[in-house]
Formats: sequence, structure tokens, C-alpha cells
Amino acid sequence: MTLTAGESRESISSEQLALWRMLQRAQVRITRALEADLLLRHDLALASYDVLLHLSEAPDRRLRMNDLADRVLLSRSGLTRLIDRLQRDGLVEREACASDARGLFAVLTEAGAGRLAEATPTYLRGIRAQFLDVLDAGELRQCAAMLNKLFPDPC
Amino acid sequence: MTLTAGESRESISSEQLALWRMLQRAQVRITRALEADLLLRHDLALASYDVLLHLSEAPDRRLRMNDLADRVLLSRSGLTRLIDRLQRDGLVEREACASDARGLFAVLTEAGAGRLAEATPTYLRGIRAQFLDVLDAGELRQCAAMLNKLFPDPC
DNA sequence: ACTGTGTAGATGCGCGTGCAACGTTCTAAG
DNA sequence: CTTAGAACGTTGCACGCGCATCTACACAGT
Repeated sequence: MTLTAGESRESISSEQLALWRMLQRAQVRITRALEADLLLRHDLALASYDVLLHLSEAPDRRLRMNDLADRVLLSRSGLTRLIDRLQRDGLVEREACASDARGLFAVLTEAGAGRLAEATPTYLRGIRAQFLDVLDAGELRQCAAMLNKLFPDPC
Repeated sequence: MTLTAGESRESISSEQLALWRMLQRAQVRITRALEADLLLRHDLALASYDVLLHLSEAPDRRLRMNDLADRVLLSRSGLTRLIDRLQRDGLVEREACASDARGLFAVLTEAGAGRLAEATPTYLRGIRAQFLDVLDAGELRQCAAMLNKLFPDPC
């Protein structure tokens, strides 16, 4: 079962390379399909959805810009601009941080929570259709196990 | 083992949602690490590497723009510009298509093949370090099986 | 208090991307 | 032959992103 020794150490078989390329393709496809659907139905980019989602899960629906940037896998400047847009659309507000004058909170507004709630069915349907429903329970467990090895970092 | 019935059909458990988010994070991380390495060591973006790789595998090291765009998951205009850059750097050339005056081939040059050969060890090392070496042979098989279900399209 | 080092966000800039529109060429119907 | 429609690739445009830089503030040591 685990007698890969020497094969995966030296170089890469064409099956392994093909596996990697397939993984890339699958990921891009799934993400694009999801984003397209979200954009079409709710005029919401995937990154925006992610921001709203993370904020909705945070205590007091607020998160420091820095923490938020880490969670949504965006550069700090990228997040600044994204929050600009979300603020312009009234989905998020900036609020000063009492304990640290440098810091800002991004706060989910009521409108933002509403928009998130609207879009969530689309989001869930998307990941089910593209991903979860395609695999059975055993495969999902295997997938989780692999991801834990690939990505041991704290959430 | 396969008694998901009803659970994955109705809505999404938080484990499933977490699984999906982890998958996203893992994918972004792996891709970014790989691209950063490639960029740092060989001044080659991942998309550029992919183009060179696909061309090197094609008969006569050439591919129609359209076919190439499909393979590297880029829009037609995106590919036009990418080929512009690669041509400027001498890694690729455009060549008219005899049978169809609308068509163009992107052709890998010697310099392009050389650059690809230079970068390939970095590329392979990257996907091994980030992905292949982390999993054992059984997991890689499971992964392949899942990808075949997720992405049944022809390569 | 003062100075130096580090951190939180914002901004200028260049780059790469997709969409819509365009010109060119192929193909089929009349 | 002519003409309508589709296909191939390119271009104008706007957008989102990251990097480098900047300002404001925090916190340590003196």
C-alpha cells in the first residue's frame, strides 16, 4: 500500500503529472462555474462572497482588515480595494478600532447580511453540484484526510 | 459506508462546507507557491510554463491558438496576449496555417524548448513538494478516482 | 519624553485577464 | 456567383490584483 518508496522520490511518473494537471483543471473549472453563477444571479464575485461569509461568522460581524485578508487569501492592498467596493455598495462598513488607532474593522451591514443570505443558496447549490454531490461519503472522508495532510495549517 | 443518502441531498453540513473551503485554500496555496518559485527562478509565470509544456507535447511542437486556449484554460484574448509576450521573448513563434487562412499556429522555438527544460525541474520539484510527496500511493489513487468523477471530460 | 523598529492600512503603478466588438476568412444555402 | 452565418484571432476597454511605497500609529529601550 505504501510501497511508493523510490518511485515518488526520484522523479515523477506521467500518471502523477497528469493527476496534478487534472487537479488544476478541476479546480479552475469548479471555481469559475461557481463564480459565474454567483455573478450572474447576485452580481457578487466569489471573493466578495467569501468576505461577507467570513464577516458573518465573526464575533459582532466584524474583523480586522489584516485578519480578514489572511482568511480570504488576498493581499492587504487587494482587500483594501475589495472593501472599498463592498462599502460603496453598502454591504460593509469600516469602523475604527478603539484599542488600536491604526486598526480598522470591516463590519457587515444589514444589507450585507441580506445579500449574503440571498446568495448563499446559489453558493451551496454550486459547491454541491460541482463537488459534494459528485462524491460519496467515503470519498469525502478521504478527501478531508488528504487535505489535512496537504494543508495542516490552522484554519 | 455509502449511507450519505438524505444528508448530502438536502443541505450541507458544516463539515462539508469546511471541506470545500479547505480545498480552495489548499489549491490557492499550492498554485501560488509553485508560481512564485517558477517566477523567482526562471522568470516564468505558471500560465507561460503551461503553454510551453503543451506546445512541447504537441505534434511538431505547434498548436492552433484556439486549441491551445482550451488546454491552458485561458480566454482567446488572454492567450493572444500571452503569446504576444512569449513571442517577444523569443520562446514561441506564430506561423500561418496553410489549410485555413484564419488560423495561426503557436510554435515552440528552440529557445522556448530550452527555457522549458530549464524550468521543468523547478516545476516538478514544486508539485512534488506541495502535493505528490505529501500523499502516499493509496491516496494518490483515491485522488485520481475522485478527479475522474469530478472532471470526466476528455483531456 | 525620544528615538528606532515594527505593524495596520491605503495608494501609485504596472500587469494580466475577460468581455464585447471588429476584421478576416471559411462554409453552406439560394 | 452571391450572400448569410459561423469560426478564428486581435484589439479597446475596464477591472481586479500584487508589489513597492507611504503615512500613521504602537511599543520597546534608553
